[in-house]
Amino acid sequence: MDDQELFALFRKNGYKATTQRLAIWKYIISRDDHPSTDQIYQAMKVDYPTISLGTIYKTLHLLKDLGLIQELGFNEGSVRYDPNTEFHINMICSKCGEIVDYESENTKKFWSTILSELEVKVNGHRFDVYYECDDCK
Amino acid sequence: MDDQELFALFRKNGYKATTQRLAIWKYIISRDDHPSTDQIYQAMKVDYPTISLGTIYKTLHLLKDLGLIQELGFNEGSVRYDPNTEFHINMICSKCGEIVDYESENTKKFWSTILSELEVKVNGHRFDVYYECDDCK
DNA sequence: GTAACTGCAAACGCTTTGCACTCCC
DNA sequence: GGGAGTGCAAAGCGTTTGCAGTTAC
Repeated sequence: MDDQELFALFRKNGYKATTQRLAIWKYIISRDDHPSTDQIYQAMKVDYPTISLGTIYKTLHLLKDLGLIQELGFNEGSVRYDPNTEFHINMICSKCGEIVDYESENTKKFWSTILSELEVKVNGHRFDVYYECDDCK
Repeated sequence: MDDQELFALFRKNGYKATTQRLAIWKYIISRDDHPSTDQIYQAMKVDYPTISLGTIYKTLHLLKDLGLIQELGFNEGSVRYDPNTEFHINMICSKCGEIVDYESENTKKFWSTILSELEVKVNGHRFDVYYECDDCK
């Protein structure tokens, strides 16, 4: 999705297209791990030194309401944001917490099997697998 | 696991076997949904009116360290506790938040396929599927 | 022009911590 | 008897809220 499409989506839903919102969105999709609220805040301060945490939170809720990102709450109270809303596995290192996405033929096949097996309308999912990444071994 | 086995496990790891710890454990495994911290606290107050939230939290961390329960952090900041550490799907109602476990031949088959496909040592997992339960439809 | 948004600061709620008293072993 | 555990209250910290000034449209 490019900037114009995002702006159009905002307006269509009655939200204004501000530079802060665009910047936060671009930052999240630019990363292949899943940044935390604070990481986003720190990154935004580089270009927007006066941005506030309140704005970060409000924008993240907005992006979530629009279905553009998924919020992943973890045990230690941390929250991370994932722009990939397709079926995938979050491979999470139990030591350093790094997250990478994993997809394969088998995971896709499995997901469609489960979807037909469950006799309900599924409207979201989350699949985490914990392991030790190469750096932490 | 019965009371004696639990006590033995506590002692083996250098923890004392107290009535509060036993009661919290029994409460969690007695339920087939996944209780929140506050639900556990409220339930414990019935038999132990002076029990404190601090004790609940410390005991939950202990049970988690022993691998007896899994902590499930959610978006809205809520945390729930799941005594089922085998592979299963948490079927979560997106409206009322009720959670029921789901298992089938296909899910088991899939999990072993994935385990052999991923060339890493897996030490934990979590699989949530969101839907609308019958009561909320 | 005006309604929505931002930034700031205060309020909030859940979790953790510190400490004296108590209980397991 | 001694050290770990409990209960209580205070502190901590991430998130939310309220509001005056600002910006998109």
